[in-house]
Amino acid sequence: MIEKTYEPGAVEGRIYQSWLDANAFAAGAGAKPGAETFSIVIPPPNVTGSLHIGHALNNTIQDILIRFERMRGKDVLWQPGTDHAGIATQMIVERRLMESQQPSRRELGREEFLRRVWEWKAESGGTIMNQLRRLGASADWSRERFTMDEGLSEAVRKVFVELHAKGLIYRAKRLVNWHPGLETAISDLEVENIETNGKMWHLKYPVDNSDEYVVVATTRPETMLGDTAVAVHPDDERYRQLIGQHVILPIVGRRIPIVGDEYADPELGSGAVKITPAHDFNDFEVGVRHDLRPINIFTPQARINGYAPKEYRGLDRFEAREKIVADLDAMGALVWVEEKKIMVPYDEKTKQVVIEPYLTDQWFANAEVLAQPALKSVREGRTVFVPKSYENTYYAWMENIKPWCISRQLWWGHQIPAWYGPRNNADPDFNRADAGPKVFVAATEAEAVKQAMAYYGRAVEVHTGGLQSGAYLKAYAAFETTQRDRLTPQTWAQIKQDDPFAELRDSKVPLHRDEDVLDTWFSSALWPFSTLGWPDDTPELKKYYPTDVLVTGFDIIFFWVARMMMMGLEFTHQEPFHTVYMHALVRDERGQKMSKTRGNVIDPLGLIEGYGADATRFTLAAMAAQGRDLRLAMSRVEGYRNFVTKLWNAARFLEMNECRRVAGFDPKSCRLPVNRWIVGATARAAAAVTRGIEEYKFNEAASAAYDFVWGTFCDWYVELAKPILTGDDAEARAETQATAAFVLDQILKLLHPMMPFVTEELWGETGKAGPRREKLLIVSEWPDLAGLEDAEAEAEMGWLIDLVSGIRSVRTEMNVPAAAKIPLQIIGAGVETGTRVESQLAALMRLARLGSVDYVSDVPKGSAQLVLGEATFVLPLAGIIDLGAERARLEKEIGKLDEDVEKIDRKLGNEQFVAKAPEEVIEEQRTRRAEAIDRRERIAAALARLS
RNA sequence: GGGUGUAUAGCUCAGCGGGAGAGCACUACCUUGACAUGGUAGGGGUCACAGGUUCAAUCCCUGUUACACCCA
Repeated sequence: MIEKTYEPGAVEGRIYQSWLDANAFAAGAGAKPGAETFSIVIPPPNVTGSLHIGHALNNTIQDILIRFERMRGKDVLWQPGTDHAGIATQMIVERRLMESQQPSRRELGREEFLRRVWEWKAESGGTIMNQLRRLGASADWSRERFTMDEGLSEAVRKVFVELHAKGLIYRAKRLVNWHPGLETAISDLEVENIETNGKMWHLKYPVDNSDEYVVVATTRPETMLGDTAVAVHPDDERYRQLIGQHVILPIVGRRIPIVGDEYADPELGSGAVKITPAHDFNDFEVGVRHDLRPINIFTPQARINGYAPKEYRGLDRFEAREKIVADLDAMGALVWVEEKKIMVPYDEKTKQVVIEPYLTDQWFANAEVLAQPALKSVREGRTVFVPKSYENTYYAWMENIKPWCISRQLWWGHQIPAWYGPRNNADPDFNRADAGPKVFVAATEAEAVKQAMAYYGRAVEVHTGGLQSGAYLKAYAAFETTQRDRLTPQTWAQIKQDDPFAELRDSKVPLHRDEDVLDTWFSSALWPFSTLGWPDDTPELKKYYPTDVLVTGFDIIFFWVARMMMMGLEFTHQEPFHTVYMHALVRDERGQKMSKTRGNVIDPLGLIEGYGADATRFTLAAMAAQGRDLRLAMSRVEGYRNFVTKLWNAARFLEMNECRRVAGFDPKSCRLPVNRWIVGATARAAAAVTRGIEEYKFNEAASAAYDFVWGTFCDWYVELAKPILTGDDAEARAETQATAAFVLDQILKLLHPMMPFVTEELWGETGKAGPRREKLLIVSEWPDLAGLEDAEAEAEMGWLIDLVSGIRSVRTEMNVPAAAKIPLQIIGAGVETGTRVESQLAALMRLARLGSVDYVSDVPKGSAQLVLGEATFVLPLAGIIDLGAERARLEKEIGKLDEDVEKIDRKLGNEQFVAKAPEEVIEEQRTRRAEAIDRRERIAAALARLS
């Protein structure tokens, strides 16, 4: 017995377990022998994250595709896993340490801190995967991967080493986006420029040996401590004669040149700009062009460092700004302050910390080279984006791609496989101050040691965890710090003079591993093949790579999609996927981005609890129209919850009426028009749902299923079947019972990808009667019903529906009580109408609530009349109906028909139209005109009969 | 500043070169043996604005306005 109400909370867990027990998610489950493969890799969520509505949408779509293809018999793999999410995870654990008043990260030290992170991962890393299970995700959990798994780490090291060997990864001292809170470099993409009310300070810089001064304008006066020049436009008449002269930097007293550079915009500010190469990206370029040495005035925490005058040292950059402005003002160097909207770079995550351009040694990937094949793939259509417009976004970014800073000054992540040692005296770069230490890049420490031994010609020793001990390390410590940019040319000169390595001759050469880790996206970029076992040539890799579709949000098109393309092509020479389906952002009802601070976050787990996973999934699918953000309205969720209920009750009705599946039932064998019709309609719905999913138009698939199930099956078929099911014709009843059961089976299949739980539950319930079910719904076959359409039955049922709707409409308009059974008289019926009335009599009487049906030749006065086909249907309601209202109703319809005819006549009267429009369009218009005129005549006749 | 997208019923959104659609909300009626999380009927729209292309434009093109997003 199907329970009276469907309770998702009670059913979902049990159904999910039954899938697990049946091993239905395993790669290849339910596949036909030799089947085509279909694989998707999950965009790995942050391991410590929890499910938000974006994940819910993303994974619902993937699960729909996976379940659909699995049912179509393909050999399916949905590869799940999580990402270690370097910065985010490290921050969470640090915050937890702080909140529980434990020692800080630095106090714990690297090893202990990492142990804590792994602990936290073990504790909470399963959360999001479990939440995906609640959603119904049918991923192959036995193959779950984590970006820091040993295998994936091996892939990362191999990629790093090989790209380094090819010169596509290199170390360089560059300005990077520096996060002073986290004390790490971050990528351009993690910076968000936010318009802020700022100020432009106009400062006077006195010209050396002159009474003149130059006014420079800056939004960041504190950086003047690091100024190394003033730039003016070479064509600017006001300043041209000053180029080559010097100014004396106020406060600092440094004598810096005035250079001519086109970067200075004569229109902007005073036309002269201060140049601070160490603290501004544009200034850095100017510095390169004019050979200006950058002067870094900040510590990694963005406090003023030792290169600035004493009284500023240790000040935070914003405190320093105030003090400098005040001091400049006091000495008369502040000309005026302008209020101005300025773009301030914030960290994209918290939008709290101002990002600092900062000069450091970092590892970079040559993205420009890697991007070329990735661009070509999309240009040549080997990978397509859906919607296609995202290809332009991809091109725009890839064509102007910048070097990718891949190192992060964090602890949680893939430690960079590079070992540093002192430069050998024989090294040609030994005397180059900017050469830095000798680097050995290798996949393993043993390999690095081997390389180092070959370089030094003697034994080496690897030191980890910093270099705090050992006498000989004193000297080496200087090298260690080079990667932190603490080494000044002066100290370097001193070190060389001291020849610290002299005392090391008889000892082992110390090697020290790079302390930094790789950008999280470096390992994510390998995800489609690293999860399948690469670099080993595993059977999974052979079988499931390249994957089919990548389902993701457009916000990570640069972070992730582009980089997977680059790495996939570089290392497997294949596109990692042939299609990239980009879904939109989920917003709230008012179109606002969901955010914790706005307090408008819709928790998908809350939706699942409140409405069930199926309603939640169906809502997301129904709203996932391509290329448009989706605003999640709760009323929609509620509506689809009702849809689940509707389906449930329809199944209950069938069960109560003993609509059992019949072994070997052939839908083609149906005799009754109503059954032939519903079978055909099912076939059309199946085709529409199939097409919708195939074309990634999930909203179309959802609405096709919804309309069919509710609008056709429940609203009409079930109602039409009622008189048959309770009637005396045993044969008709049996056929209808079997057909209804068959159609419900198809419905369950069609809805399954979108609503897996309730459909599987009903599949089980309906399996209790009739022939034994061989399989769970999840691995059953997708409907292929082509060829079941029946035009004749469709016409007949269409006619019946029109007639019933027409009568109901008249009843309501004439205020006939709903319970009243009224007589129907038919006038002018031909053979077709006669046959149809006979065939559909029971249904007609029941649905239109008729007491009798007769053929007549005269119409009683005061009747309501309805024109359908060649016949007119009369409701003799003299005394009940309002004649005036009925006249108005008929006149209104005539008016509308007249309008239509007039419109069509205008068209047909247009020579151009007749000459140029396609024949079928003209023919259609003619048919419509004839029909309208015919109908108008009958209604006019009815009107005449009225009184 | 450059780019992309969106403007259709009160709301949330489909759709589309040839007869304006759904859900919700609203109105009226209905506890009709699956379902009131329901049924029946109904009201409601110059398809943002201005041009253009076309026999024909809500749909294609151009511009304007508004909003959203991306990049600098």
